[in-house]
Amino acid sequence: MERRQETSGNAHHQIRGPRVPAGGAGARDKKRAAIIEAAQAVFLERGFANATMDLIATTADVSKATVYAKFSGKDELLTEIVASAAGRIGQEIDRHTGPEEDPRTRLTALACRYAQVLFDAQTIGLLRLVVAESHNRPDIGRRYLEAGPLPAIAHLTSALRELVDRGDLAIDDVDHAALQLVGMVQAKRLYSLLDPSLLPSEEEVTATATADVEVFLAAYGTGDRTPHGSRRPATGREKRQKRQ
Amino acid sequence: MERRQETSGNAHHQIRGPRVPAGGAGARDKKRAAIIEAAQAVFLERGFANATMDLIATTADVSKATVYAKFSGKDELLTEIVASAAGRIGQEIDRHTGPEEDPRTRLTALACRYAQVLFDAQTIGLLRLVVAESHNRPDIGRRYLEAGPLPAIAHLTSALRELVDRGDLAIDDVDHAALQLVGMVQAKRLYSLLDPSLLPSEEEVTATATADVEVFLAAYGTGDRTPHGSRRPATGREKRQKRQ
DNA sequence: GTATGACTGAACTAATCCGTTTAGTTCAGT
DNA sequence: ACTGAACTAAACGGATTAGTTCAGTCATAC
Repeated sequence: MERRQETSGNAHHQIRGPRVPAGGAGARDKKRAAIIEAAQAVFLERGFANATMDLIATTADVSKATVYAKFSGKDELLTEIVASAAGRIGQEIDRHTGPEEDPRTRLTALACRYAQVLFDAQTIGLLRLVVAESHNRPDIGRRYLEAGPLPAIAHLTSALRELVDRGDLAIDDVDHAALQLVGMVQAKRLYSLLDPSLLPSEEEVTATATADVEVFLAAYGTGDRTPHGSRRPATGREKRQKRQ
Repeated sequence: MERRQETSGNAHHQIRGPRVPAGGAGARDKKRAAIIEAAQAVFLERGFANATMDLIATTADVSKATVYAKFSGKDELLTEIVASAAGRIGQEIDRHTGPEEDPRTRLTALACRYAQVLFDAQTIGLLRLVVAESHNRPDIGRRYLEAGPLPAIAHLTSALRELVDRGDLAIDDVDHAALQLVGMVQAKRLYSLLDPSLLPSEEEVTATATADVEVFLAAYGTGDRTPHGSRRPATGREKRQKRQ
């Protein structure tokens, strides 16, 4: 895996054929990265079936022959993109959160991070792409799952287990609990998947995630931190957003 | 070029020209229905882009010309299917549950019904189809949303409100609470969407839904039914299934 | 100063597939 | 038996597109 990523000024559209390789050695990898980037953009914008190799080549500022020199075909391009993008998403989630001592703040931070990533427009777009193709190419769906969602949920599970061991949570089935939390956080993802214009705002996402953590804590929190009398922390802290 | 098959004696069924119409009047609608059914099967099996009109016609035991006599084209076929299938799913959920008095049993019944429908293989297949196309055809996604998920969640919301009015639940934002419950119930749907072989068993689905209701009740249930001392119902009632 | 090898651009092949058309067939009602 | 509407089978037009080929261009290595 020699991913190049290279987000900087990659000669977006140089008007006329100034072959800019210049780098000599790195030129090859640069073209390769440009092709991947272009393919991702085109796939995300038009879907796999409606994406043409000509457009990908044009977008990458590269001849079609070069595309086929570096990739065996459209399929390989797709798998390459799924692997790299899903991995990037997984990494984004995997970044360590500060070792908050308060379980509520820790969980809220975790949930908000998940929510932000899950509702990122690019994440949604990639997911749509993968879902669309996973029927005809089971390996694609599997690969995405194993590079993104599965590690992410595993990460959350281990975080929960840590809190359980510390006595901050009381959970029988940690795996399922993680799934429940993620389920709540991503409940509206289906909407965005079906109609991109319904993608919620950043504030809405974090507000929802925060409220979800409260439900989670009501079920699994040990009473240690919240006053004995009220079953829920009284929610005086914030208004728990009203409209959706 | 394609499909030479009809030369001599294959003729699936109907050995010799008994063009089934017979009914005269109803024949038209019958063919129409057959085409829709065939199109749904083909779309679900191969996806929209990979489905050919020839195959749909063949599957419906109808000539391609007839397909075009009844539908303007592939697109109309798709919208027709999405509308009818999504509506069918919505109805399935909308069926009244018995007026259970115990909120726990009522919620569990509701959640299980939702879970069963949401994890039905056909539901998942249709969803995948719609998600795949919703990018290029926003109307498709919107239409599906309005025929299926949105009414379903509205139904759940009103059920929750009923329980709130009765004093069985304490919920500030009923809309969001409904979303939370559904979110938990359908948490694993993403997996099935990405890899059909991961579709959970019926038992697993109901077990998960039941456990999810417990979390929901821990957060929103009024103490009326559960002892005051413990924040959670002590879980002695049932083992809260171990395996995922 | 030339050999090397990546890259280009453009034409080309071959296949697919939507939607149309045509020529002929079946069937209900009269 | 005749008519007209619906249907069928088959071929076709036209458009798109994946993937190939190749002569020529350029930068660098030697």
